[in-house]
Formats: sequence, C-alpha cells, structure tokens
Amino acid sequence: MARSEKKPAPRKAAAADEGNRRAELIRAAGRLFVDKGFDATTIRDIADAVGMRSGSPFYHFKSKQDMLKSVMIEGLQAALEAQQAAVAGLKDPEEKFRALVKSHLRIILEDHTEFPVLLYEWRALSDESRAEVIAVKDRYEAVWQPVLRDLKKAGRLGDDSKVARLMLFGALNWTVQWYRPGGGLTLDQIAERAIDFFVCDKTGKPK
Amino acid sequence: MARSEKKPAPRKAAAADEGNRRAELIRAAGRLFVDKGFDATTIRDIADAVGMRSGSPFYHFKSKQDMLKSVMIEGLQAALEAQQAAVAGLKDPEEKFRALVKSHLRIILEDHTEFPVLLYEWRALSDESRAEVIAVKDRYEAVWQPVLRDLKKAGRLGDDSKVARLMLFGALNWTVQWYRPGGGLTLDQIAERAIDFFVCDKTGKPK
DNA sequence: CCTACCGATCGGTAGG
DNA sequence: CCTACCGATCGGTAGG
Repeated sequence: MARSEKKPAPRKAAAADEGNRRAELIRAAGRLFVDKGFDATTIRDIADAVGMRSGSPFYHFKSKQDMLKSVMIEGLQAALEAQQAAVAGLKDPEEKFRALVKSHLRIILEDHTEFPVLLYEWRALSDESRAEVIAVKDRYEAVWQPVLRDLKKAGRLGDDSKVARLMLFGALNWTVQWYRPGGGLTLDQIAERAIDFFVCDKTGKPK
Repeated sequence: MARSEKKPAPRKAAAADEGNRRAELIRAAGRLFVDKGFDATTIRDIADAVGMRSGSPFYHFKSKQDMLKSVMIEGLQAALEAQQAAVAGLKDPEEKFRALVKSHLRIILEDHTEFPVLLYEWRALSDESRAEVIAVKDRYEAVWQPVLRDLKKAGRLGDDSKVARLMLFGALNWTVQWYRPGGGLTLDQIAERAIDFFVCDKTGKPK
C-alpha cells in the first residue's frame, strides 16, 4: 500500500500545476473518447486539445491505456462524491432513490464526459486496467442496492433483485444516446419518468 | 478478337457463392466489431476469420466503412423480419408488446451479432452511411409506437411517449452489457421482468 | 480472390 | 514539456 518515498516532497505550486495539466488532459481525453471513441482518438488529438506536442502527454501518463483508465476512474470518483452528497441526510427510501437517480443523470448528462467513457469504452480496457476500474465501480453500485431493498420493504418496488438494478441502469445510461440539452425535456423530467416506471404507486398519491 | 473469349456469364452457383462469401464476411466482421470495436478491428482480422488474404475483402466491400454499414443494415433487416414474424396475427396489445420485447431480446442476445454493432458503433458511422442506416432503423422503431399507443389506450401503460420507448430500449439494449447465456436468467425471464416494469397491472391479474 | 506493395499514421521513446 | 524520430501497423490498391 504505502510506497517508500525517497524523493523530496514536490513544492505545492509545482504539484498543483502538474495536477492541473493532468486534469486538463483527462478532461480533453474524456471529451474526445466520447465523441470519437478511444481507438479513433490519437494522442496527437489529445495533445492538440490542451496545446501540447504529441510526445508530451506521456510525461503525465505512461500509455494511452493509462489515460483511459484514469479518465474512467476520475469519472467514477466524481460520481461517487456527487452520490454521497445527494443522499446525505435523507431517510425516506423513495427520497433517497429519487436523489440517486437525479444525481446519476446529472453525472452522465451534464458537462462531465468522464463517466460516459465508462459506458462507451469498457471493451477498450485492458484486463489489468479493468480490475482497477471495477473496484471503484463496485463502490458506486453498492450504494444502490440497499436503497432498492428499502424501497421494496416499503412496498414501492416489485423487485429489488440485481436484474431490477440493471434494467434501471439501462434506462438511465441509455439517455446518453438520445438526450440533448434543450431538447424538450429537462433532466428532472427524465428522472421523474424513469422513477415512475420503476416505482410502484401503491399509495395512490397523485403524481 | 475472335480468340479472346469472354467469360461465361456467372451461373447461379457462382452468384450464390459470392453472396455466401459476402455473408461470411459480414458475420465475421459483426463478431469482431462487437468483441474488439470497429476501430480496433483490422481488415486483416476479418480476412483471417474467413480464410482470406488481407486485400480480398475489398473485392466484396469498397471500404471498411462500407463493411460497417452493411453489417448494421444486415442486423436491422434480420430484426425487422423477426419482428414481423413475431407479431403476425396477434391482436391483443399486450400480447403484441410481449412478442416485440422477446423478439428484440432474441435478436440482440442470441447468436446474431450484427444488431449489437448498431448499439456499439453508432459513432463510427460516416454521415453518409448513417443516413442509410437511419432509414432502416426508423422502420424498425416505427413498429413499436402503435403498440405502445394501444397499450396505453387499454390502460396498461402510463405513458406512451417517445421517452417511454427510449427508456424501454435502454433497459433492453443494456442487456448486451451484462447478459451471459446460462448465467442464471433465461431470455424469457428477462423479458418478463422488463415487461413487468413497464406495463401497469391495473387488472389485478396474477403474475 | 491472391501477391506485392505503398503512403500515411500511430503509440511511444531518447535525450535534452 | 519539446524535438526528432522509429518500428509497426493499417486501409487500401494495381495487376493479375
């Protein structure tokens, strides 16, 4: 876990700069990977996008594959943070569920492109990278299951199995294929539609 | 001139052979495009898969892009035929819906790999190819809308808008990401799960 | 459908 | 982070 660090600690300013450049590369790569696909995106495309020369991204990442992995993990970590913030303090299962759905849609449809890379480029991951990504992905998905379980306990979900979650993820993740900002439906409207389909309305409360 | 023999007109068998080779290439390309992605698949991969040399696929297709387009259109046409056979003679909206869902799952999960290419490689289509593919795709999707409309008329669907169809397609199409044959759930079980989520059970009939 | 081949491009590296 | 570069590979073609 802990590596022996013999190098002197990098100075704050320099470290921040390096981190910024790295973050810029991740953001640019994410956008290109979504637009053109991982294989169709060249290192030169990515370097151009941030004003570097073609060899320079390799100062920040050891390979193109490493960039892909980093983009995905970055996207998952942002999603995890948003998720935790969204459900913090909520008690009611349906409120929690609603918050998770909206948070998820926001992550995949609003400005962040890193998460969608995960949806598009799973195949392009090497086995080693995939194992690392799965570890973070599992943490993200693990948050859903207890919420679905509580929802079922409350009689508002017919099925809380893994298949149910996969169907829900399918409906939500597919939105990246058709959603366009300003295209008639807002994020919240889409979220409500998805929730209506999955949550039973046994209380007869008006929608 | 008298000596220069013209080739005899290709006989039926020859024409059929050519069609077979072309079909073989489409099938092999479909599988590779799904497994590795369009960009990561080389013409050499495809040629190898059917026992040709690397230059020979261009005898059947004018470019790699042309192969992609052909694979997708082939997949859509098979889907269209299966779809028509599935609903033929059915009257009840829910029966029709159930038949469409099962037919769709069969097409994307059972042996045909051409249709999933459509789900995976939309980005890789050139604008010209895309227009051709969209024309066939629209025919496939057009069959769903009246069925959803009738289902809503019968009070068994809360929403028959385009969004409803997109959510359903999302849930169904996402199965290619997680379904594995023999992995616990059969195709029909998945279909029933999906139908349960989308169809309201206002009649109280047991599931 | 094969042989033989080409121009272009790509991921990556050495050395500063 | 840049310059300069390389080996490998790729889509595609000419000519049979």
